[in-house]
Amino acid sequence: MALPKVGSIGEYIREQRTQAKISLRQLAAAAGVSNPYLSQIERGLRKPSAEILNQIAKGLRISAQALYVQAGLMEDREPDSDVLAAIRADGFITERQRQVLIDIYESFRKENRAEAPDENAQTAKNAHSAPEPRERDAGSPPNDEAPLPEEVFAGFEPDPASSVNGHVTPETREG
Amino acid sequence: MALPKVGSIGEYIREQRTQAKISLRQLAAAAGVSNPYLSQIERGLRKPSAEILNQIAKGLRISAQALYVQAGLMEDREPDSDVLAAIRADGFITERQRQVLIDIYESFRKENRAEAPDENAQTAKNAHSAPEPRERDAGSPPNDEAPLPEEVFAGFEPDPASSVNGHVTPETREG
DNA sequence: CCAGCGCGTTTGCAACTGCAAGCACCGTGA
DNA sequence: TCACGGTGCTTGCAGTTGCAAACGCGCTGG
Repeated sequence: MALPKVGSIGEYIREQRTQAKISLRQLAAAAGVSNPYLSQIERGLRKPSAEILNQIAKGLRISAQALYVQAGLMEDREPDSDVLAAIRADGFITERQRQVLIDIYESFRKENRAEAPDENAQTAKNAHSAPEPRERDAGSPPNDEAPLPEEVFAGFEPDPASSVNGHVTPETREG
Repeated sequence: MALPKVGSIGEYIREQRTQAKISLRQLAAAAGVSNPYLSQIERGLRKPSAEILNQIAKGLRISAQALYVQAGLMEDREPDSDVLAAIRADGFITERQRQVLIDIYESFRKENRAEAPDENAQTAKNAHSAPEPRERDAGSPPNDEAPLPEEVFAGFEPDPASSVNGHVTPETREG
């Protein structure tokens, strides 16, 4: 239980790297980490910190969120349907364009599956360790097993986007 | 400005905690970390790993993403089109495929704008970050069939660290 | 007065991250 | 043949995380 998903994240990184056709040293340089450390990360011998993960994500040109989810550091909705859902929900494109995008995306996915049949890392997203429904973002408090008093949530906005969005200094909140 | 974000994240956590009106020990217990460590984190003396951050986020009932962004471990989720965000965040496609999708999507958008420029002010979340005006033509999107414009692949080079985005770690380790 | 309980903080240490240096291997070319 | 550059991997070590134990402080109350 100490570090079971480490291998998963390592495989995932290696897979992304090989897909990008860059060497370990190249990615290490791009990410700003040392090559031996990246090697150890990819083989699951080390558990990279978030900072390193972030750098690797940058080096791989993928979102840090993807890596965090892979590393089990973030319970995110399925990144699979993310693109498809976004495409379907988009209101700026026509039906035909929508279908084209969906086709392209799915063919990309299929293509990758064909080239790298070791796509088990793809399903590693089911590594949810928390059985709770991820309905936390809704306005209503979860209230299921909260060790916090309910009145806590009275003036407590579970909407971090408002404060996070502009990199607001925490002190400015207290008028 | 070596590691000021640590203090920032600490203050942020403390603020969230005091707003929730829970004690340091309570949050520590809820988050599953030790109280002294949480104390040090809040005062900026320690830089918590992503795992700890995730735990703290759970204890605070805020999204881990908020903490990651605060900690500078994650670029703020771009509020531009959901489709672009989803494509950028997708970890199951290669960088080239990602660029292709983005190009196609943007060319669709451009195409639609040319035909119906009034559609611009339709939604609130418009693309705020278009750092690179994708001048590459790609104007002929894949029509009805065979939606895989391979000519789009031609000019793409997996060149990491060329123009990822600003906001990299301030410290350069080329000592 | 001291006992007990809560708060946040300090201290010392095991365990770990992350790196510099170096290793073993493979392909190229003089 | 050896030198050169490329790949990834192994090895010590400094610096750090994260925790258990203990501390100082304020409060309640016998």
